[in-house]
Amino acid sequence: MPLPSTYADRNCSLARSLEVVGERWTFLIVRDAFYGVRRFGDFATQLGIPRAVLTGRLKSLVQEDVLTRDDDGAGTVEYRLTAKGIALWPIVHALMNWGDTFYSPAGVKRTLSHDQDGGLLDQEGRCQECGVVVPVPEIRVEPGPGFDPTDPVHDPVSKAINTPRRLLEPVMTPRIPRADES
Amino acid sequence: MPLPSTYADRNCSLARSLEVVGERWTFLIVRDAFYGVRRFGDFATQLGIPRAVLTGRLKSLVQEDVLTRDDDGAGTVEYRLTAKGIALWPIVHALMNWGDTFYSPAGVKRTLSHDQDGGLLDQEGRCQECGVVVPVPEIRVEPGPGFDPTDPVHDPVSKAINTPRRLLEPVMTPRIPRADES
DNA sequence: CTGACCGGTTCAGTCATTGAACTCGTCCAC
DNA sequence: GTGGACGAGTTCAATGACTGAACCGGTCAG
Repeated sequence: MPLPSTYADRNCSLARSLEVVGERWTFLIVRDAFYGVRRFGDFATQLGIPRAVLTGRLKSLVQEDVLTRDDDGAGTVEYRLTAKGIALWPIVHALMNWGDTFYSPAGVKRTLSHDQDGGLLDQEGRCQECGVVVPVPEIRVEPGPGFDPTDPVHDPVSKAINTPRRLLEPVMTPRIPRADES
Repeated sequence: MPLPSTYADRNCSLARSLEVVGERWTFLIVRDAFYGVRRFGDFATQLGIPRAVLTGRLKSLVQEDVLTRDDDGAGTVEYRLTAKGIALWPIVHALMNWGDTFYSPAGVKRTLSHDQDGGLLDQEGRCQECGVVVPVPEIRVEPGPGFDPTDPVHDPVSKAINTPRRLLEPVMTPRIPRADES
């Protein structure tokens, strides 16, 4: 139940990966985490995912050490990516590329660039200015030419993640200021 | 029904990709296609997927132009990757890398190399000998140090794809020789 | 004390998945 | 041309997962 019933393919790393992140919704949760979403309610409203399902997914992601769960004891909880979770970035990036290539005639929906020098990222995640594989916290996201602004976006969380920002930077949270942010 | 109920996220290429390839089993089917599996029965036995589900998945993959369906009129059918399907390779590669990194203490389960010069592929799919991003048909797969040979593999299809080979090379098929193979 | 906010649970209805058995057409050997 | 083997699906009952909406309990500000 925590993981999907096994794919029974001991010798395939792909199957092993899918057991952890291959369920419906899971990748969307991880994507939101890259975009700086950290709170239960923010995931729920931004994704429109049933809360019961979200509970289950977050639980198994924490159990698999993809996310950590910080409970401040005052009723607020923060989920954030671990190193293992951040290592999922190439997969997320590749999925976004494929979607942009084949389903975004008007151009990419979000551009990724190197925050340090503004260079655009190529398909392999390399900065076209300085040639480096850009570390996740240095990646800047902003709406690209294929972005559809007529999309009726009501919730403040969606607004926040559609604003130019660096990955992993937390979306503004009314409460819980926390000192340990970069 | 053909696609999973929409993620209702018009502005995310990742969501769009997942609507096509994000369902349970779909990535495993695509992986097998890269390994040269082409026939309905071979997918079914190799993956242990219920045949009814396989039917549905193949149908939507064909509909989305990820696979083509060749019916020779003599009762044999071949599914094979289109260019759009082959473009999924970076995703498949990234998923395998992540699985190998975090769930394969004994080493990678399958090594990927450049068939031309034997150079190993790095995380970005580049040949470490000649520095080129290796095109899919030139990629050679073979069991790596993390491969578990004690795995009871009975069916000939699994045996075939665990033998050193190039991607997309069809697994031996008793019938349907076809002339247009490389 | 009260009302707003937050994380999370409960529950009935619906939908997808499973696994096993079955259909139907082609081919091959006799 | 008939029987058997094979291949690609279909059918169906049982089970499991997902959905959506309502609900619960704790914390905090006024």
